[in-house]
Amino acid sequence: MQRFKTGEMIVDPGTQLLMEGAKAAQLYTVLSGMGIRYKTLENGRRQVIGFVMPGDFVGLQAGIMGEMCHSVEASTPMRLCVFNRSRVYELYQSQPERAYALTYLAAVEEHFLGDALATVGQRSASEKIAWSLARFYARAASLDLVTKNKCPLPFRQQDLADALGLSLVHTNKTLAKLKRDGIVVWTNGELEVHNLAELQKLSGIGDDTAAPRPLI
Amino acid sequence: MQRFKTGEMIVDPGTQLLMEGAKAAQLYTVLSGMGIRYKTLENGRRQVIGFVMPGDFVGLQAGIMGEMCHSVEASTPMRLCVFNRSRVYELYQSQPERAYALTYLAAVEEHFLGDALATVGQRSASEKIAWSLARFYARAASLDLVTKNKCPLPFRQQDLADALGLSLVHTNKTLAKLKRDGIVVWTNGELEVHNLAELQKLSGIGDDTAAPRPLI
DNA sequence: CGAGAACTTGATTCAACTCAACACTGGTGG
DNA sequence: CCACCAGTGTTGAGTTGAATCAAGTTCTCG
Repeated sequence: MQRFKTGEMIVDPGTQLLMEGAKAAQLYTVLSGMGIRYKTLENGRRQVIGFVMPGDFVGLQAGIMGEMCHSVEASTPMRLCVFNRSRVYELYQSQPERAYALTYLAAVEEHFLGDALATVGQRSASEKIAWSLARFYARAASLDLVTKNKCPLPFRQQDLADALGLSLVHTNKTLAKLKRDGIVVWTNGELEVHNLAELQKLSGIGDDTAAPRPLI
Repeated sequence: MQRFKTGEMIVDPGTQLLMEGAKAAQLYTVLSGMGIRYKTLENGRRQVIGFVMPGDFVGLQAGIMGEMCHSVEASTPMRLCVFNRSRVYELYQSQPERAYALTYLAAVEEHFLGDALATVGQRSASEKIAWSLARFYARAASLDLVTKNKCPLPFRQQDLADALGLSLVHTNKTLAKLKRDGIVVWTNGELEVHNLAELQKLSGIGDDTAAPRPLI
């Protein structure tokens, strides 16, 4: 694996790691920090596709298809492991298990996107918010980022709104309601879960801990 | 490739090819006919994830992850080429180009899901409908299914509504409006495009013909 | 000819949106 | 040191796009 690594990179919050439509992109594994994947539409609106967490592989689309179809932006400082895109094909020749793991990652991503689509398409605002928080919390837990029912959640309300297809105002009001009801509190980039059972019930998620992903 | 093929299969409309959660699924390539991929939520609602067309590969998730996270149902009679799931890993060992093509397919699927998510999350009802019809029309064109601005569209309005997160009634009314405005007509399982430019403008899609997919 | 599916259409309701302030924070420069 | 500003979060009032409810109409098929 070391042969493919070309270096490490550190970026500040707000940095665009990858740009929609960019051809000559890099591939990264996230070592620390978080970010968001998003698309920008012609009408100027933004759809957040997902949140990027440590261990995630970023830029696979560019590596395989030659072009990104979404952008990735850092929300916190991030440390990244950089790979050489041109070597991806080589990997298929020489390391079938790793190639298989790559496809596995793509399949998991697809699975997750399907869930997101179902949520955005079929659920109400409070269910959407509960779903995304529960989802994030479960992934944070599997990364050992949870202490005493708390985990970091370094995004803006606008990011969550854009992920769920809600307006910022309505997102804010719905979060306020979840807080009033003693379910979750999200302040200063930190999420605190007070009633996990209720949160999961609202979100329609079982308590299946997010399955560990193979690390590339 | 022939070594992986285990046979052909013909199914009637309404048949479930693959079931959400099923472990021991098959893999198929669609030779003819169409179907839909969908998820069912706890609350009973349904999200259509996408439409299955000839040439599509179906069941990759089960092949890679061991379990489907959505179901696939035939909308027309379908003819399928059946593969043996257990051979997938073997393919990674012996045929790197084909393995690469598989990952490519997964990446394309992911791309498409991202687009769908953006549409469902950010666009208005008429934009959503225009988008899905334009999208379908472009894919049909790339499969040579379009003659004189017409192509088959063998789904129910309910399917489209469930794909876009709209109610059946509103979908129907929006389709009626597109017809009144002389843009598209969809009757008897056939789609006729009267004003492609306007349709694409509404949908926010360029006229990029869907890129050909590698065939497995 | 009756029954079930799919499709239409009109009336009414409501969840979520927009608009419009205002509050809090951290950073910058005079 | 303080005034100002830009980014983010909060709250209320009024509006609206899409949902729901409630009938019909085809159409097919046994």
